Amino acid sequence: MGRKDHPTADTVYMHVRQQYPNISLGTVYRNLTLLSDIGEISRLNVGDGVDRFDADTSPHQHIVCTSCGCVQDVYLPDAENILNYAGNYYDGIITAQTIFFRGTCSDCLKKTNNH
Amino acid sequence: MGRKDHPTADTVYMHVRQQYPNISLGTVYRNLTLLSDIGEISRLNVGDGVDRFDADTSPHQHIVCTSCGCVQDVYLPDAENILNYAGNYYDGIITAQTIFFRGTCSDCLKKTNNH
DNA sequence: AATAAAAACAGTAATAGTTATTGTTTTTAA
DNA sequence: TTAAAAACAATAACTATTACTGTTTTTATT
Repeated sequence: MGRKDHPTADTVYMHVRQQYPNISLGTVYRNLTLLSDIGEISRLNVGDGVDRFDADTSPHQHIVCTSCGCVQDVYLPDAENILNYAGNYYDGIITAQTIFFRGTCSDCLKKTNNH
Repeated sequence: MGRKDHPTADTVYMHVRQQYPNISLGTVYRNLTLLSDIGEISRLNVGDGVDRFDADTSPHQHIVCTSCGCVQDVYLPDAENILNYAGNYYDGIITAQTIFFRGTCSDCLKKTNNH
């Protein structure tokens, strides 16, 4: 719950296993799925075919660094305006949105601009 | 290329097979991947674990109907403004965005509001 | 037209991520 | 103390996709 790096099920498994060496990946999946089903965490997908998990269930967005692959948070104020705006350009009803970005994280920027 | 329904590889396979019964799914995947690599089509993912393909490579968004599962286009004007706006709330560099919506398509709205 | 190299192919195997099943162990409640 | 329920590890199964292999088709050159 303390992590901010949006770990995959396998990452969670690797870490939990350091403390509970006999835990199985199935148990990790079952509990992550349970937690997201009851809304304690959220499950997210940034298009790379792997599900990630986030203890922060407040509405926010994500960015994938194309250099190091890390997934970070972006807190876009008034993001719900986008949803309302999109409603003007669609003849059905829009109820939810998923927004994620790609780019370069500040750590990778520092590394490439080596000075 | 004429389709507007964002078919999956399997859907393309089923349809192509009506005319070329011996084609294999691997061939469909290879060519869809090739076409998207050279930019003739685009590959998209609306979070349901299946890749979809779109002959329309112009920048636009998609909406998934939670009732019938169809995937439709949303042409959001000035969508690049969102990317620029997000840059104000992130300390790295943002270069690309993916936006998709969920809701109910107009066909499903008509069916439920049966009058 | 003949032919050799290259490309595309069908069929199938392999891979990755995730979910489902099974028999066992742990927890809960009475 | 004990019976039911829940959680578990281990493993099988499943889905979407990619990779491999031997064969067929296409292309380019004579």
